[in-house]
Amino acid sequence: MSDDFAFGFNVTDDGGGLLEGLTEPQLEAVTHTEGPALVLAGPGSGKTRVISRRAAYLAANATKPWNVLAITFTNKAANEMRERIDALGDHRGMTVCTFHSLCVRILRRHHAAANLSPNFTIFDQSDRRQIVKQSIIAAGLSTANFSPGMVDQRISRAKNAMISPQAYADDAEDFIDQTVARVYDVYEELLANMQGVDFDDLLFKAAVLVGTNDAVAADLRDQYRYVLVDEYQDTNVAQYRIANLLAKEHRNLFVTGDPDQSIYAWRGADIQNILSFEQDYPDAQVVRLEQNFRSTKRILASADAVIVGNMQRKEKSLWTENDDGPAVRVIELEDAADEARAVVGEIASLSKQGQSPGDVAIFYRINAISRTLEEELLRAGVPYRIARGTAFYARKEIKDVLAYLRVLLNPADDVSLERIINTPTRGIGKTTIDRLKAFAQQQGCSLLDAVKRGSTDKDTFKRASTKLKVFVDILDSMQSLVDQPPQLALEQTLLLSGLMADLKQNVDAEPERLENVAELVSAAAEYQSANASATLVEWLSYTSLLGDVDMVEGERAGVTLMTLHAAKGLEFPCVYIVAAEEGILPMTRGDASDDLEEERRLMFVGMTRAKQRLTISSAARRMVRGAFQSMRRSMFLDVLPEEHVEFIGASAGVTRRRRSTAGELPPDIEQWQVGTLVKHPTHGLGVIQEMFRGARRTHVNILFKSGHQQSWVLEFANLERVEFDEVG
DNA sequence: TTGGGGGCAATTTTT
DNA sequence: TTGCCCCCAA
Repeated sequence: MSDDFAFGFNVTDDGGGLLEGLTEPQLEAVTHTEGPALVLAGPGSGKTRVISRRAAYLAANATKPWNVLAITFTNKAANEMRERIDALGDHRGMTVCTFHSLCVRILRRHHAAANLSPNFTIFDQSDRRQIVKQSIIAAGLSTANFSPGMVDQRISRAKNAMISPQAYADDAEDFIDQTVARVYDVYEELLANMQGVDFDDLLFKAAVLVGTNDAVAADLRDQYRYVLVDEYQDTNVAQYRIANLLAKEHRNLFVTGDPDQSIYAWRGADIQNILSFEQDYPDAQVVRLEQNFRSTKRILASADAVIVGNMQRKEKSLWTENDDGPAVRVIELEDAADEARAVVGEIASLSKQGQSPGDVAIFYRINAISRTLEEELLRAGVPYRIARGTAFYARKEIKDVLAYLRVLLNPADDVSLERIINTPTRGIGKTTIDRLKAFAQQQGCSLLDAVKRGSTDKDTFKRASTKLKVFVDILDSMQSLVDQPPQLALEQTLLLSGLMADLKQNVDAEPERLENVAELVSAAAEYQSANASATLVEWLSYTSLLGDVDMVEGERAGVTLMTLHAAKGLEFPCVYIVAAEEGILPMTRGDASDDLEEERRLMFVGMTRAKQRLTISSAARRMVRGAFQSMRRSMFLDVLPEEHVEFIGASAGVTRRRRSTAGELPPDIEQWQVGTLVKHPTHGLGVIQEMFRGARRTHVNILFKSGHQQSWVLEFANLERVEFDEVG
């Protein structure tokens, strides 16, 4: 394709095939060059294609590749985008990366300005949890009263929102938040002492740096003249800040996303970022990609019927030229075991008829649901795989070797040191470590310094000091590795640390550990061959930001089981969504964390993964936390369009009756307004708080007498108007 | 120091 | 019901 350039055509007209086969709106997006743009891309609307072609188009017609920055959320998305862009021509120098890796680059390049050492450590989730735990204890609290998980989550949320410990303390209203503020403060101090950052810090610190340091900002703006952000609906405060700061001078901010697929609010993503893009940039070009190339008409209509129930959205009219396809099916079963039998039985019989299990996916809201399904799949002999990240880089044997390298590069990294000090076992026990820690704390030095001191202090440490000496000698012997290329450094570390010997000794019991380590070595080799001048620090950063081993693409051997969250971005010919029950999907806990609109989006994401066949199931009884509980089918099932859906099982008749009146405006629509009293069959009396008449739907937000508040589409809400005097 | 057992909590998890 | 964490015993 890139050969076309050689003919000397006016590239704007031809673009080397860049503009071929695009629909009108796609073309509009691809050829956008200067100024802000918002691409609202419905599911299956060819977004990735648009983004990669637009990046290539930019490089060909507006600027140089190295002035283009494309930011994604996942490594997978970044890799995919890079591949697609590379397929469109030579675009060396273009930056295609995740938010986090962008921030690592920024922070390493400007480490002094960011007040970080050049070899700062990036702590992962589990390191971080350890440090939070330490912080709780250091703040004089008990981890029994303040669970590391809860505290961790709050600190993470604060960082995502760019709230400093000081600001957190100032805003803390209740006792819990005041306490979390103290821990947060200690936690930050620990990180700083260790020259470490967590994932959230990468974003937070980079955002602060670019926002406050004009020289750094100028440098970055000069390089990244065109900024593209994918999945903009998932940006949190820090990411939003970074994207907008980078684009501040040239204003070439091109964002793509879909508010209806925003499912990470609980991680700090703010759907308002995309909803208010046009307020941020009144001159923004807005393109809607509404044609779906993935699903059947009936699947699309069903998914649309669910999502129109939301108020927080940009209205889109999804359409497709695809066939009607078979009816979407809703199956109601007695219990979870029945559900598993029904779903798996069907998959088994379909696979006898030639349907490949690899074409089938089962989605659920929570991982716990997968167990029953797995058992049944096993029993039926249907091959399957669970897409749950037992992250490669989170494995013990992997973390162990990497921890050695981290300590070599950053001697202040106490967390990694503690991990390796007795790995493999060399007789340094908890007592000794505790003493070392106390000593370090008292002296205000690093743990490694304490270890070094201890190794020469026979009086205080007695026998332990000999063992510490052995460990210190090992580290010393490894010191020169920091300047070696990653693969060599890694191999030497495995040998010198004794890890290799240890793994080999246990090879019979745990052969996969050795294999994993071997895989790590080849990963390092691969990295090296792709980046000739790669340093150890760079490789370590890179590995820190990798989650799961990227799933091997291509042939899907068996049925895929995954959560609805994990399903985003994927597609399957045949999709089952199970456990569509109130409390599970939508997930409710009855507290402030409940977010019905997000649950609805999650359902929407799940449904729109299906290309041909979509089946949704619910059970009347389900074992929840060891006890049977009776379940009510999901409210999302009640709004599905009858003409496209086949209801199978218990309440099929009920559904039909209910549905017959829904979907139409109440005849006295003029009488409905803010303040109108209403009655709902399950929630009882309420009053309309907000009302919004859209082009096709009327949205209302209702506060019920019970205190429950919820948004509905009036046409589907099954609400009744109540006269004031009837209430009495 | 390592392990086993009791106690307790229990969504989703791009990096 | 399961799985993780912590404490205690050998």
